[in-house]
Amino acid sequence: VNVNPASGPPGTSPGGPGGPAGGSARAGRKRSEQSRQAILAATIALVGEVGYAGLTIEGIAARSGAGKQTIYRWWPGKADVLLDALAEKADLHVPVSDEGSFAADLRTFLGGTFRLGRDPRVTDVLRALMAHAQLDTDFRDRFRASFLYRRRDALATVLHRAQARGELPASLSPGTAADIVFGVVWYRILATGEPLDEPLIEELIGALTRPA
Amino acid sequence: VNVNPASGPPGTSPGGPGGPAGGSARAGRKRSEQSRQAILAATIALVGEVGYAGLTIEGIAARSGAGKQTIYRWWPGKADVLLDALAEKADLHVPVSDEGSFAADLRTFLGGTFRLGRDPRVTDVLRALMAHAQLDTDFRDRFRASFLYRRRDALATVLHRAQARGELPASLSPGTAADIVFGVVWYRILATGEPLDEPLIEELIGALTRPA
Amino acid sequence: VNVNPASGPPGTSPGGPGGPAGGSARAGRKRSEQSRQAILAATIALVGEVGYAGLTIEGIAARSGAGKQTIYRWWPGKADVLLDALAEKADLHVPVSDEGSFAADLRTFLGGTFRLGRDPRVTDVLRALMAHAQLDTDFRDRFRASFLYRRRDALATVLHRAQARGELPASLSPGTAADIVFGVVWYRILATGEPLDEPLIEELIGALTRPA
Amino acid sequence: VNVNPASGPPGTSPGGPGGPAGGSARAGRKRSEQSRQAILAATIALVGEVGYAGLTIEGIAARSGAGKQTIYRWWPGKADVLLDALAEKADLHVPVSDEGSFAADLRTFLGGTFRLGRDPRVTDVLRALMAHAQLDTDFRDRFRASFLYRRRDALATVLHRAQARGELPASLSPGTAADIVFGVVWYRILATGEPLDEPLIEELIGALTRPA
DNA sequence: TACTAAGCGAGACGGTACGTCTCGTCTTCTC
DNA sequence: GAGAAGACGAGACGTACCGTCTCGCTTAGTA
Repeated sequence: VNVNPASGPPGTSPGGPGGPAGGSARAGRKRSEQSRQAILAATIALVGEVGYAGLTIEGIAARSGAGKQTIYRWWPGKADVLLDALAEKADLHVPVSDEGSFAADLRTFLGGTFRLGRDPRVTDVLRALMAHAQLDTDFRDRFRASFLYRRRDALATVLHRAQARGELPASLSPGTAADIVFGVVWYRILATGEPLDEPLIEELIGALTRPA
Repeated sequence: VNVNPASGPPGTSPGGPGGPAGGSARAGRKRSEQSRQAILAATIALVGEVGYAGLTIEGIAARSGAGKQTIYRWWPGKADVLLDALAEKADLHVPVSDEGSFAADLRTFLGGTFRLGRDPRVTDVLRALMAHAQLDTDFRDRFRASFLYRRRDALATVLHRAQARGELPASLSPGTAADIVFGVVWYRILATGEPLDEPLIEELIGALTRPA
Repeated sequence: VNVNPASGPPGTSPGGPGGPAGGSARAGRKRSEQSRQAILAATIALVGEVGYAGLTIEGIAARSGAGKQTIYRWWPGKADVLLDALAEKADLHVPVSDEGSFAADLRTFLGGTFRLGRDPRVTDVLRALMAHAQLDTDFRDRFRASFLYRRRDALATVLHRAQARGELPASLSPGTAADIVFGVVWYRILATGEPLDEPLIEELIGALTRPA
Repeated sequence: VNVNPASGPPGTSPGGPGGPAGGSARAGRKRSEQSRQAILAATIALVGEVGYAGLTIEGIAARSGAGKQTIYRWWPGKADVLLDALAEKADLHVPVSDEGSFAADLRTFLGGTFRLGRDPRVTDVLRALMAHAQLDTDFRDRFRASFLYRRRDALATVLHRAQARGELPASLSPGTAADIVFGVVWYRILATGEPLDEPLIEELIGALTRPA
């Protein structure tokens, strides 16, 4: 999401602590971390109150006490603000540990994933971001890179380990297995609204595991 | 989509051909089929030129030569116009025939589905409609009823037949099997942009069929 | 000021009551005279409260209950609204009657002119409009045509009559005489703020009249 | 214009060239004459390119290479910068010499005045400054003191000499005579755009001189 | 043959948010 | 401490659409 190199929290700025050495002198006032936090907090609060469709840059500016220009300076639009705000707030990281078997690994991964997927505050935002990604090509790439593919990479670790162990059905590539996992999750969130519950975990494990 | 009872083509209006008998006198000018066609055609043309995000009711009215009121009289918003236009133009029907085995039935179903899913003009519209369904609760219900569940019902026929024959893995319910099929399709369309190709068909058949 | 042909009050619309005969069909909702009046009234009220510099289209819209678009549809900017509002409110017409002698005619004309020029609500607006005319070439032409030259034409009647009677100094052309009259008036309004009082009238008459 | 005591060129700063001696310690970097010149030059250049309405402090800062703060530190607004820039560039001084008769004095004064008034680069700026003086009370006073009344004082010298010689019509006070002269000049510049030519000089002399 | 009730193209209306612009202030770092 | 750089809160700009509301007309029944 960090469209601008200085979008992240302090300490992540490029160039390192070596100072303003080099041709690109760094003059002028620094970005206000206080404003950034206020904007992200206001965004989370507002999206919970009025929903994504009712979320506006003007509203975020008013609520956060920031000027509109400050928002436009650092984010291209409300979807990017929301993506940053979501990353700031919810810990979207799902740790991948080696539990000894593919079934166990997958159960752990899906458990963590479903837990997030059951929180309406999270899924409401994710549905809105996925929707916006369909309407805005540029955002689509940012959303993929900063969220979709990050989750997919986590699962890929598990799947490749399973493949190495021979626990994946021979006819099933890791890529397609990932498509099935995320496909079902997103399809339930976006299309049917069916819950992400325990039985589904076992059904997915059954479908993706090589029969003994 | 036909929110308004008179939304369909002539001949589908309620009351039947028996005439205006009864208490509800039907006077006044009839709906212009010509306008309806012009609006749907303009919508298809415009969405191809400017995309869904750039599609506006004002633009449709201007292009079609209709008044804005005429559009608002028969559709709640641009998504519904587009849904009607898509149904009018593309034949979204995927026939379900009994090919003798689940694998063959599924292969046929997926073949028809993927064929549509490879047409960018169709998928662009579907992505937009799915996106809009995330932002508009009322439209979500209409989209489900008139498109999503209709396709799902078709697959359900195949799946229940497979279950009756014992061709579905014991641990896999027909509902979840449908989630996997549509999940993968929509996930590739919405999230990764990966193509819906022949290998995927075989992988899905492999994952959903009881091992011999 | 009436940039748009339909800008004036009802009854002045072109084409006459003969109906929509001819190529230029007049379809659509008619301009709301009520909105027009509300906008002009709000403009007068606001300019009295916050001054011309503080006058904004947004403020006029908010005060009048009109949409901004409605204002922009009929006027190019706040100066034109104000010019219309001034014409609507203050009777800027100075009648020119034949009093028998140039001195008497001029005394009457200046009496009427000075009376308006002593009203701060009028001069404040005129100063602002003259100022805006210096910054906006298009407005300058409209201001000249709808105000400056209209007043000048009135005085020209008096001056030409005087010239015909031989009451104007031989070396003084009517045009320059008008420049002197309006020049002094505007100079006092714009530059020095000196009052437009009775002694000035007599001094001007003395300077513009052929000595006996 | 020199609102700030240090606004003038070097050497005019208070405290004198004696240095920072005395109780009021004057520490720190001195004002950069280079910046001042760059700002005034950029202002003249910009106003010629984009006009006064398009002139902005930001634009001046960008063009001159100065920071915005530096401009705001020394001038209250763009009008004051422009007033300084005009004084720096154009020699606005009209010398007043005793030619022996009021007619000759006036002819000399008007000749010099009209010469400046025929230069569009000068009149464009003067029109803008006069316009701004109508919108900004504080600037109005500065404009009067540093330009309008300075020119008026010069003419007053001529007029009082004429009055002492008895060359002014008895009914005409020197003040009103000045109003007529400057009124016509400004009126032509601001309102009609008519040129300031030789015939006008003679007409004014005729109107302001006591008939023989 | 009227009368009456929609539907129609046109377009003005009150709203609202957009993204941009400039203001005048403030912080940061360099000279 | 002046100066260049540039982020900041503020708020108006003019535009784009929204969905609603007249308008004057056409088009069908109903009488």
